[in-house]
Amino acid sequence: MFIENTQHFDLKQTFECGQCFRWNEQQDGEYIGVVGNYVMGAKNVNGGIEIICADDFFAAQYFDMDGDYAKRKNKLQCDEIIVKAITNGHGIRLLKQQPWETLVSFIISTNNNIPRIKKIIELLCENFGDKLIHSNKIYYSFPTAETLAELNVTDLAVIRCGYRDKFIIDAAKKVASGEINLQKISNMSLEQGRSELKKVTGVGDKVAECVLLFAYQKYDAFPKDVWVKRVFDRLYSVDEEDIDSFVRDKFGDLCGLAQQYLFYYGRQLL
DNA sequence: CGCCAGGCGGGGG
DNA sequence: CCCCCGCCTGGC
Repeated sequence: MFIENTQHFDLKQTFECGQCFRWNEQQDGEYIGVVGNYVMGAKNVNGGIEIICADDFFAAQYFDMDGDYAKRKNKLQCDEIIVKAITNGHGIRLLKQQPWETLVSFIISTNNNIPRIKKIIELLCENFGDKLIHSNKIYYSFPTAETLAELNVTDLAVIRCGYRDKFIIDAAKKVASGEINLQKISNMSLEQGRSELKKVTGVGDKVAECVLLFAYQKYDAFPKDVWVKRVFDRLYSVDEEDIDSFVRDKFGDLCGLAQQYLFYYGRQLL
């Protein structure tokens, strides 16, 4: 699949804006990632972007190629700060990620740093995922809830995730048993989805919002991590407890997308 | 060595 | 109800 217009698509910005953990830049500049049971490639060629995937329809969906970013950006341009943030991260696209993988990934992300988050997720996949072969190399899919539900915290010692091990097992058991139905969250309101996800021990507001935004395209979800809090403190002079109502008023039902531009901007600026 | 990193749960006030 | 503390681990 070839994307000619890169006005709203930049690989580095999309993969490194904090929403995903399994895309890695290779020596030659190509990004390789595992999505579902596909090993996908993405690279800049001839002024456009080439996506390599065995299923182009799947890839187009994952990258939200039908999403109208010109329109979305227009709706957000209401002050000079967000305008700068959008200019800075003009090529960010919110990926349509898989709920189970997103849930576990952001459980792992708590009180943790990005290199270590990525390392733990790869160990989880290598130890408990399925082998996938792609151009003579071995990759691993993200393990299913059913697979992880059979494990105990001792089995998870190999991934070195610290105290998060019990949270991962808890999530797996609740999803595999049907106590939590990830499918149903698609049709739930933001509030319902949030409380459903928070049934998992180790899932609080931050993790729940990330899953709702990155896996369910609920663009009114608004994760508040330390960088977002920093942006609202230093650039908007808004106190932490006032952020939710402030962004609701300002950015409406696209506040989650605004969050992504501001997060990426803040990480570089502050 | 101490501190922190894209939070969270539990306990005490 | 709110605040605050400890937490696995690895990197600096």
